[in-house]
Amino acid sequence: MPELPEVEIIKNNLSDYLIDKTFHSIEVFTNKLRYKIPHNLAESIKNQRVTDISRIAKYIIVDLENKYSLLIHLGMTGNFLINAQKMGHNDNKHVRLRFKMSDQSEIDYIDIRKFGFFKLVNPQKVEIKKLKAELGPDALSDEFDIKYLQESLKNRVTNIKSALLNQKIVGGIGNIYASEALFRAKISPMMESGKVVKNKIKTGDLISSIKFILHDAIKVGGSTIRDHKNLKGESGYFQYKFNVYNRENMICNSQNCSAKIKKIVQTGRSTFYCTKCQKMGNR
DNA sequence: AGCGTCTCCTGCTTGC
DNA sequence: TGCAAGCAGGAGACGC
Repeated sequence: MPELPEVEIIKNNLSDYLIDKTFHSIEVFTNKLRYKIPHNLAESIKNQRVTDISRIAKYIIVDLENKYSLLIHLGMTGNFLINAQKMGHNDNKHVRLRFKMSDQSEIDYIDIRKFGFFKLVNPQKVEIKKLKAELGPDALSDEFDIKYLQESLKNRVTNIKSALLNQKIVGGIGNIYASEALFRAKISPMMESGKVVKNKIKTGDLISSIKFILHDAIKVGGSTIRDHKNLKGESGYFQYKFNVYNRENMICNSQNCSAKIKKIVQTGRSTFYCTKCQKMGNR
């Protein structure tokens, strides 16, 4: 589910809903997600007001008045739902955590595959500093520009699609938007990263395509493949705008192109592209 | 250091 | 219809 656009939407929803509210208690239905739920999670957030919520790549950070923070990653299927029970969503099977606020409202953390995680970050913010140091610049930040990408990819031999998924190179891009951005930039996913960035125009096209696709997806509420919903349980619409993702053997959407979209596997992940529009060579 | 493979977990889809 | 295999939006550990 969640790549940068979906995480951004969830972060914005959480901000609207949670900032200035106060945690009361937590119900833990699963003691282990990707990592064990911190044993002191409940006591650390109890009676704490939420002061800010932010996003780094695909991570969400909830800041508390006592200067502790929650570092949240949604994995593949993580999501939040506000007042699910009151709204009549009675499918409790995949609710892993339930946060109860002092105003009686509730936020459920739902995660079918349990790949998401919650970490408690102390006031020194060690984990967050470490994360920032390890991750590449956010795909939507100004720091992610031609100069940066040329420098970070110039000696890379791995294919450009896999490089875009590497969060140390650029933060926030996942499997869907990597394929979609490469289609928009008319770059073959199989092209060697170093060769792509030799060409400044191509590098610029790639960066602007990534930013365009991500902004466009945020605008329409993200992609709903299986279960991405916003906090009110509403679906996104970007899946209807896919040009290549999940379109194997369908005709390319480009004007004057009648080629079929092809699916291949790169470093264990599926990649979709148009064999005619996305070329290996220089343009 | 960089790269590819495997793994965590559960559910849905596909093919026999 | 039943069942097993294959696949899924992420990232980290491991081996080379």
